[in-house]
Amino acid sequence: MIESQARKRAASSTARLNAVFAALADPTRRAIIERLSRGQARVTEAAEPFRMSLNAVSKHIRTLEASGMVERHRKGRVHILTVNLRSLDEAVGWIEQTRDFWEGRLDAMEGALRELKKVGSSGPKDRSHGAR
Amino acid sequence: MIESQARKRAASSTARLNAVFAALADPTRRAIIERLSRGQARVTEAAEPFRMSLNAVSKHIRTLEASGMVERHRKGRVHILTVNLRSLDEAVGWIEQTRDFWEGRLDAMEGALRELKKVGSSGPKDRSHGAR
DNA sequence: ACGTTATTCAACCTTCAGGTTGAATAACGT
DNA sequence: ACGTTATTCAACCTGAAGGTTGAATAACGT
Repeated sequence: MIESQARKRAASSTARLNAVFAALADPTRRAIIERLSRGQARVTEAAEPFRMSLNAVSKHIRTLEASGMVERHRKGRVHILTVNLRSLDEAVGWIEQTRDFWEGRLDAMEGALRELKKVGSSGPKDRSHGAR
Repeated sequence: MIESQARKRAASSTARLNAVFAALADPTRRAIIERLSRGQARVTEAAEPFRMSLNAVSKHIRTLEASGMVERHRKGRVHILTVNLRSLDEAVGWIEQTRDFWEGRLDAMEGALRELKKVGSSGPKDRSHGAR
């Protein structure tokens, strides 16, 4: 193997964005992220909602792990999964950067944020956020 | 067979998210979006920065169009492309929804937004936005 | 009318993503 | 020591993604 050749699969910003967005493009993986964002789980638990095989979910988790969005801690034979939502910053950053951020939408967002803060952590899941 | 399975290819929220995130997962397509976010362009112009064939770019544009992020207006033989950044709302919405949105980051974001508003449309392109 | 320009269509190739099944590994409870 | 549980590894299949080339379509300038 060519040793110095920077073939490192390591994280150029581009590669990270590719991985994060690709990971998010699959609904199963998004569901896993949602699940984990409500609290850690082990592989079997994360797989439970789905009709597909455990193996398939295991692969999805691997993908998520590679993207940096999910972290794994072995505890005996059990693998504990946690979500690293910080890894989404870069993705959101890219979007915001290319957005029409300079066309009066700042006010709208700020308003929305203030609303959200009032609601607090009660039952957000439902707000429409301006989608469509 | 479960008939109510809503096989319509039409825009369920899930399908739209799939399409948008998948579209963003490709660096060429992101570059096209960046380009268009700075102003409309026609296909040839959008393709110009890349080493790949025009056909390949044409396909990418089709993908972006299918995701709703790019719109096309024929003007004679020229196709004018514009970006619809509004279509990103849903994607950002999903991310924010699953994020550690309830862990004190609202204040940070709100603060950042206020900063950005002060700067206005002067020379943004460079801000770091918290990515990494 | 003609050649040129802008763009897509069509066929094809190769690589990768997502799924399956079956076996392997490794830690657990008893 | 044993069978059970948690998870991955390996091989395989299918289809789609991303690229190519070559031809088709359609509007343009002259």
